[in-house]
Amino acid sequence: MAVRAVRQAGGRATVALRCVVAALVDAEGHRSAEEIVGVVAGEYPDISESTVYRTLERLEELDIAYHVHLGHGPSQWHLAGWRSHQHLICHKCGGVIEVAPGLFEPLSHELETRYGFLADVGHFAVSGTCMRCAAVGGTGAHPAG
Amino acid sequence: MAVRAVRQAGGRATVALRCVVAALVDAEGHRSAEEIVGVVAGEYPDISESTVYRTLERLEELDIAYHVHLGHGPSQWHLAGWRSHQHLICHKCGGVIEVAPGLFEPLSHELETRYGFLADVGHFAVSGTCMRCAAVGGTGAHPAG
DNA sequence: TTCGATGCAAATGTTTTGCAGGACC
DNA sequence: GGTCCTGCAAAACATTTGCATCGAA
Repeated sequence: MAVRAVRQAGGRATVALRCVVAALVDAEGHRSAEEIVGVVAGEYPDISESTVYRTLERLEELDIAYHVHLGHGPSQWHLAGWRSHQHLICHKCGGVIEVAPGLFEPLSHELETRYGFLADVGHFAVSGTCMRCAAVGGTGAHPAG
Repeated sequence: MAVRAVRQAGGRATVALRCVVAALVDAEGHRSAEEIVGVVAGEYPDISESTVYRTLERLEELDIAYHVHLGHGPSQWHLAGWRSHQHLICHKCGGVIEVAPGLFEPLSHELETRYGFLADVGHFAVSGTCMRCAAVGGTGAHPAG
């Protein structure tokens, strides 16, 4: 359990920490820090915004939680187990498509082979135009240059 | 020239617009909005921050300039012609590696075939650990899940 | 008992907006 | 001359920080 890992690392299993972890477990996917603040505040109104941010930071250092950038909005947080997928985000409708991680493996492998770069391909979403929006309003894709 | 395209679209070729375009041309790559504000202010101190932001937005609508997200900082702007490369950003040292766009083509093709998604792979950088940082401090790569 | 964690409030940094006036075509 | 663009200032938004206090181990 996450709480145990925190204690093993010399951290303290406070109410706030349990609350944030619970909010992430409950999310079954990703949630923005703002949403987590809201969920936590629903149960414990005394837990402040800054504590939630500091707790998330703490969890990330311990590899218990991560954040990803899905678009121009706030970053999204999730537990480590939920990392095994990538996101496509449509810049027209804002829709998010989750894709299997296997699709990105050839790219990761190429980047490692050619540049020695260990890619964390899920950290940023791939921007573009989804099928529906492409059908409606032209390609919407940016020209190559 | 960019100014002509603006006029053709019914826009006006103001001093501010010329200045912002010049700053982008001069950049020979990408520059943050903040930097552009600084460059423009160096020549025309009267041109305000908000005008620069509004001008960049205008240029993006006309497909003259684009912005990309290289990391957690502010977005980076460049002229359309500079789009033909992708970025790898090291989350340890913050270094940026530019890679040829060809590497991403198989992925783009797969996304289009399988999901009908027209990817704009350059809009977000690929996060990860560069060779040097990996050699120094372990992998640094996030576990798959 | 100690040092990490917290609450509050204020600051941060980037970007957006309202509105009245000015400039471009 | 119409309306698109601009300057100023203030707001919006997500996140961070300082500092005194509290509490888990």
